[in-house]
Amino acid sequence: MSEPLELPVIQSQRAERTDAARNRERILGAARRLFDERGPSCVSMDEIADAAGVGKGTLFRRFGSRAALATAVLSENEAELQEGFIRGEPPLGPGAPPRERLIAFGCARLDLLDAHAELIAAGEVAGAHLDSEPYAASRLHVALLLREIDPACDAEVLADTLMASLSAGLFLYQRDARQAGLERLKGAWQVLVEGALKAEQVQPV
Amino acid sequence: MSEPLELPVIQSQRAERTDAARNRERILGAARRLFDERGPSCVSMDEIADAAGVGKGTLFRRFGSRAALATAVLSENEAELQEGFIRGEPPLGPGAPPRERLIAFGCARLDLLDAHAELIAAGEVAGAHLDSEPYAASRLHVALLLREIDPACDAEVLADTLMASLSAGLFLYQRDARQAGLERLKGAWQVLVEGALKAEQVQPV
DNA sequence: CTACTAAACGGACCACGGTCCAGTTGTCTG
DNA sequence: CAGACAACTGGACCGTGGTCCGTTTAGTAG
Repeated sequence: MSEPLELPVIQSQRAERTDAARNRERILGAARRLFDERGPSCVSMDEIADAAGVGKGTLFRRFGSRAALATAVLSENEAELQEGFIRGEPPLGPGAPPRERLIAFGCARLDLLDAHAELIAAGEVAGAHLDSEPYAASRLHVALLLREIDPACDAEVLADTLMASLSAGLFLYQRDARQAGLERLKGAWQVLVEGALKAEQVQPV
Repeated sequence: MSEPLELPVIQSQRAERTDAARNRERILGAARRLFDERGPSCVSMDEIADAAGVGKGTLFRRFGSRAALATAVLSENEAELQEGFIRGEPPLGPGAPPRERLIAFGCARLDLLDAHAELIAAGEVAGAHLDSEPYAASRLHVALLLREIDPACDAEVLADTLMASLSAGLFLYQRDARQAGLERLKGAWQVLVEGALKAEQVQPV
């Protein structure tokens, strides 16, 4: 029974060691720079580890997977969007009618995709992003707005369903293979949201 | 049972060599069996090649990628769905109003996902499915129905956008992580389609 | 300062998807 | 039947994402 009786309940985790923190910053910096210079699909994890002056094991210990690293690199931009719909000006932020806020949310997300689609797509491998913190925040926001529009609707499922049309994989395809510009995509989102929950329900099939 | 096509279009390519045809069948058979026995994510391409009694090079020469092989294994089921909405009974087939056909299409697709989600997901890696023949057929079908509902709408983009909510990755997540049953998903699809193009348009933002 | 321990480290290692190419084989032509 | 050639073949090979584990080090207690 060499167990110390500290009961460190409050301090859930021990603080990050200083060398660990330093390496985390190095990795994020190197990844951001390389992704930006050559595009995410042309940078391997080995290269990032080398550029950061860190072993591969360290890289994966910190971030777990390539997709998670991409998400972490993007977290700054995601946080900005999040800030916008939580505390920003209407119509994105509080104050506007929920339907307008929902449209504004989609447009903001599409702007983010327009700027960082490849990187966001790198985080969408095998549905990994669906478990990420930024996705959860967006989904919650969308679900709350939907519930505000119609308290009786299945907001949870509808939120995921709507968010699927804002995925980076789809965006890249529509932009590159189908030559659809940002404005058309925003238009489609608007049509979708304008209609959702507006029609009288029919019997389930 | 892929019966020989009666009209060999223009015979643009030399006919498939008999040994090549035999190997193709062997590969498809082995892949179908292994995927079915252990789940697609637990079967490597090496194993499929071995089980088919074929070299790895042959496997990739035939099918190009793991995603394409998964799609090929599914082609029979996809063709069935396709047959259903082209020549089947209403409301899926011709005869019903376009909106009802669209709802029926989504439900049929969700039934297909319910039966083969893992396999379909294996074909959705890196947006590969968006270039596949079955996807193109479905997208065309959806776009035609949308145009029928509203000739002025942006049917192309809306079709891709709507189809995104029927992706296998999303289905698996909603089913496994969110515990959403088939009926709820069908309900969300219905809400989406009921509303689309019904609301009066507002000014683009 | 020394002793101790949990955490962090890094690079060898692994399995996988995918490529390459030298050799083989089916098919067509004369 | 022989000769020629395109198509097919298989397995060695490669780079990648991800894991493992023996070693090092930051932080702490005495």
